[in-house]
Amino acid sequence: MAKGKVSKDDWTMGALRALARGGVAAVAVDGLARELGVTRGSFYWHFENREALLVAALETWELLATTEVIAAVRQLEDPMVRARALFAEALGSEKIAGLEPALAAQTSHPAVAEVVDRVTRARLAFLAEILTGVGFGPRDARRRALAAYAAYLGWLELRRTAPELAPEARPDDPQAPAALDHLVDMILAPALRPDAAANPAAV
Amino acid sequence: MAKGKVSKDDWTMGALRALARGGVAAVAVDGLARELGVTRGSFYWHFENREALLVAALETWELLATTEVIAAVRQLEDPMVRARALFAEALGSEKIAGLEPALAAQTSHPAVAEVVDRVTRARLAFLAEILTGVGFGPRDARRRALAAYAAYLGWLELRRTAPELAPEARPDDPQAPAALDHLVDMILAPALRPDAAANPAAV
DNA sequence: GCAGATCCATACACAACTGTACGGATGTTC
DNA sequence: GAACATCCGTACAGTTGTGTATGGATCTGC
Repeated sequence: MAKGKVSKDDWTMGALRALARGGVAAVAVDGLARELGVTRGSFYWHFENREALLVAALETWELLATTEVIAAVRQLEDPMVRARALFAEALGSEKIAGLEPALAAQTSHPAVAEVVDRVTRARLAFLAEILTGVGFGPRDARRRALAAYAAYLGWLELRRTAPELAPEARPDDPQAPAALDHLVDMILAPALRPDAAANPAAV
Repeated sequence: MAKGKVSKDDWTMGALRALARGGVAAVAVDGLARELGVTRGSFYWHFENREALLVAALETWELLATTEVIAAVRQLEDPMVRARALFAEALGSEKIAGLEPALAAQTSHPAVAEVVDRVTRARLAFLAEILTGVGFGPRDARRRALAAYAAYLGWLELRRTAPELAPEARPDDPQAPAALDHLVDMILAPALRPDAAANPAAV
């Protein structure tokens, strides 16, 4: 904004911030232009229309928050190291606060619904893959992946709506690392104690 | 809509449906009027303005989804019966699908933020109260209440965005009652096995 | 069968946003 | 330094939504 041009990425990042703040309706060309210090002339040079900006923003989110994370974790060898790395990354600081809950709540828009569905499937499949690697059977891995992902989603929501009520959920809290270890231990419990693996808890 | 008048409640219920669909921005007088088969003349007789409708809808939600539920469960005697009744009610069929995630994602609006904060506090306090009644110490009760509530929020979100991926989460699924029992057992585990209560799992 | 209350339609002013057309400014290349 | 590409401002038309003013329709009590 200082030394000159406004790039296409500036617009998509602004769109993601707007999405987090007020959903699809908040992705307004006028508002973003004011925020970026330019007029709509800039926007219509970079994008076809408002819908194109929304799609570009969703693609960026899918790439940064899912595709690249999975690719990075997949490079690790040990399944247990993978699990801890994934949870640490997922529960780390959000680049844009509140974006995930906002997108999940906007699935009445077809483009959002499509991307959210893809992301959900990819994450659940990868989680189940990790749990399988740790030693769970396919059905248990799937069930635990579901439970863990639901807990993750609720955790994100809770630390946004009531951060002072859930201090352990904040990545800057001194108890955060211990809480993370504890969480991983809970999810992987039967795998850590092979004697109990015969009767892993469902749901 | 058939035999005559459109009541004030019709407007607030329409507002809640709109909130679930598209957030605060979707609470539009024009759109709701079309949906109800009247013109805006009806609206401005019942309400001062758009903001008043939003506030009324939020109050209705707080009452139906939190205040009355807590009051009903509080009338039960046995703490364990209370716990199961609360979870059954919370995970039962939603009156308006997707309303909770939508409101949680719209806390950039002051009125929404205030109500969501009140509801979150009330629910967590009541959950901790129940867990205390079951036998947990204050700190453990609070931690478990947080974890259980986070799981609940994520569960709601997941069954909205990907219902076919989480069949057990749907109240009409044949596995639902068993899954509910299993969930309650997990949350109350140390209370059900007093020998393990000395070292309850945190987070 | 009239008076008042209740409920809603119509019409208007105003604001915000989208999309298009076009022109100006700044840099780049040969 | 001329031609060209890049990037953005300005002006205009069209749409959608809010809020207000006002009158009409229907019911209710007496």
